[in-house]
Amino acid sequence: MQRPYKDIIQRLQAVGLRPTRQRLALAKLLFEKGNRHISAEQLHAEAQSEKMPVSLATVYNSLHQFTAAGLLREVVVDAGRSYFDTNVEPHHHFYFEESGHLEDIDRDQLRLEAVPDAPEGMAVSRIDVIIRVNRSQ
Amino acid sequence: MQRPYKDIIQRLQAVGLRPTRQRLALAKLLFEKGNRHISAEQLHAEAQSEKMPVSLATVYNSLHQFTAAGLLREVVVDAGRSYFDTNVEPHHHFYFEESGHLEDIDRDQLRLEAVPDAPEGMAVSRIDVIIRVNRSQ
DNA sequence: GTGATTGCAAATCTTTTGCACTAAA
DNA sequence: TTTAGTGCAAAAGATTTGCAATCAC
Repeated sequence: MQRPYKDIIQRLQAVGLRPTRQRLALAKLLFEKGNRHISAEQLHAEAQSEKMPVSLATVYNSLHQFTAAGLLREVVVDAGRSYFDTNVEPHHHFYFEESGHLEDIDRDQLRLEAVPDAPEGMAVSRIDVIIRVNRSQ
Repeated sequence: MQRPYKDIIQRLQAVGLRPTRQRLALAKLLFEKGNRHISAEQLHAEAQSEKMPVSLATVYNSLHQFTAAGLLREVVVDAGRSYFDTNVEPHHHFYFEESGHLEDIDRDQLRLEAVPDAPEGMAVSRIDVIIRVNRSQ
């Protein structure tokens, strides 16, 4: 943690993004705390409280740039709110309906059997499995 | 089609919804054209052009009431836009990323193997599988 | 220097809400 | 009648955009 931003700087440069102060701050929050599922709003709030002020617009820009670069994956579970997942390996999710919380399901804890062919002329870009759970009935 | 609204009226009454003019119009558009995946905005536009004017607020209200009553299922694939599916049987979806189009995958065309247990104290409410496809690379 | 990046505020888009009016039972 | 339902216009969220100021290289 005392280590400087060397790793992060290289990581950003590797995908062609200039390591600006804002991107470094956000990348630090995102990637140095294990796997996270975070919304733009949450990340923005976290940056403020960690004394690394970044504007909300820049948070959105960075999240999308990181996603395009393959450093993040966007997970959509809820109309009108995106989560960004720092785990970009193929895997699935539990979604806690009441709290909005997400939890990873390892790819080999849940396998798909007999996946149908993609429609004519189409290529599969990703398969998302979301298991929605709630507190009993 | 010439048949009056008898079936739809009964269907609405069966789930405790008064068969108002607006709900009848929307239910007719939704349920008499086979399986559909439609957004509120689309349904609203369709109602206007079919000379069955319904306000957008009422379209949203009705879609949510129909969903709560089990006549529709909400599908979230895209941040900031909900689709409503008239097929309420368990099944999955192809999602065409460029066009935003959805296509059903029959439940037995794609089975899940070794679904993990729900977390402690949680019950599974639904499992969604979305296969995202796009036009080659 | 020069082009990429940022921040702000305004704009956009989807969805929800408050409330007076209307219609179903 | 009586209560549920509707429409409008305004409000609320989330996200995007335009553009001048700033920063990385």
